[in-house]
Amino acid sequence: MPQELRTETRGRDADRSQQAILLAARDEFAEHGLGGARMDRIAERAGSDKRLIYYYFENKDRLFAAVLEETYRGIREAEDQLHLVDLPPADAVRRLTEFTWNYYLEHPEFLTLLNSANLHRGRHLAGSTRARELNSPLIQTLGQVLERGRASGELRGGIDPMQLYISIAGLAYFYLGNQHTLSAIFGRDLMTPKARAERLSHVCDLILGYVLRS
Amino acid sequence: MPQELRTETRGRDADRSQQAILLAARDEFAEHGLGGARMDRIAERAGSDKRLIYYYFENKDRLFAAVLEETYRGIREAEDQLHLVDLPPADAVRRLTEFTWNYYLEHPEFLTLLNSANLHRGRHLAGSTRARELNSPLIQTLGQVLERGRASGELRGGIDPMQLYISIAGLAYFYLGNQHTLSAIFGRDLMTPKARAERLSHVCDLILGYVLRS
DNA sequence: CCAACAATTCTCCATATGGTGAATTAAATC
DNA sequence: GATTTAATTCACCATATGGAGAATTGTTGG
Repeated sequence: MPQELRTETRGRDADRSQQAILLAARDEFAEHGLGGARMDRIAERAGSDKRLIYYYFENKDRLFAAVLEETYRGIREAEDQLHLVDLPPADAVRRLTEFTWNYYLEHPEFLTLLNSANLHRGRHLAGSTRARELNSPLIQTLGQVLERGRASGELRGGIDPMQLYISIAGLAYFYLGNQHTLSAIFGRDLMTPKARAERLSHVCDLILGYVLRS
Repeated sequence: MPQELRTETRGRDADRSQQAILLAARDEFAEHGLGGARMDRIAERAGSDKRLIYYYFENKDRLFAAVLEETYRGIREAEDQLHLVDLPPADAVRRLTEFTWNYYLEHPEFLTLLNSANLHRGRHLAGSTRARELNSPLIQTLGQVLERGRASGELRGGIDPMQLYISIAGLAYFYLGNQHTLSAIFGRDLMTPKARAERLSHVCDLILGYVLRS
């Protein structure tokens, strides 16, 4: 059998096993948090033996770290597809805002994994991942966009790209990540299509109103 | 011994025991999440026997629900002290923003408990607490403030108080709750006094820029 | 075809975990 | 001072849990 088709083989495949474990672990950690996740359940979800997890990932904490790394890689990859530099400044900011909202919406596991990582004080980031490797080039790009907008007069000056990025993220994150609590507090479902559209609209108003020169 | 001084008694006191357990549980849940919290550790922290926890709170989930209730009560109480109606509309919005920031800063357990509550899909809110009891009167007040501002021309019209409230909360929450991850991503400590002041300043700019007529 | 090695499975374990029955002790009531 | 009741402690358990030793099986290079 040609090597190129080895992927189709249902036999032994270290990469495939690792990937299956990683995916299963991601779901389990996202659903129950680090403390609530069960190694047995991850093995079951991955359809592989529990011992294999320890063979490839050593222990629960390192597995969680690997999941985090993979998760960050995922959003970085998606961010790289944005091509903000090709857009007029205001459009770029709107695009980033809508992208962030939609990414969180489509990847709810991202939100809870981030929560878990922070509950444990970022302990799992230090070990496997070099700090700066996480540093997304998006901030650089956003900085260029803002500068270009300032120069052309389209955007106001003096905007810190990091603050703006955190704000865009936070406005989506809080609503989506705390939907259950917020729905209970406000006595209505905040995840209906209408409610979601209203929220995104509000966030865009807030952010674009801020960056646009007044 | 007069009844009024019974609080000083080091003997048996059901209320004091319950309170001690509740506080210990709050810290434990905030530190480790629901899944990572240990009943034995809560008992130890509370300085009481583990059996007493089950005597008063039945099981882990109900204890967590009780902690959540207490937590919400805490922030509601603080919000009630704001007296936003007594202030000029723009001042009221700024005050709410600064209050929210400072409350999260001084009550980091609030953030992680909220995370845990949502990780478990708000399951713990339904049981013990009537949904609407959580509904803070703050939204009503904020609505009045916004309407007053609109009428006087000081603020723009058409602002949804719920959206605004969620935005104010989210802008503080994301930064403070994800400080470890964010500090790692951006390669610098976001919790220095300077960094914190800059963030609060940015949040106020964003929010006040939005509500003020342009 | 075979040795060598990596991938996988099987079995097992020390300990931690949420939870409980029953005894005990301090207050309140009579 | 006896009795009752509520608060607290003690001893205990079935099971779940993260983890590891050792055997086994498939694959691959010689």
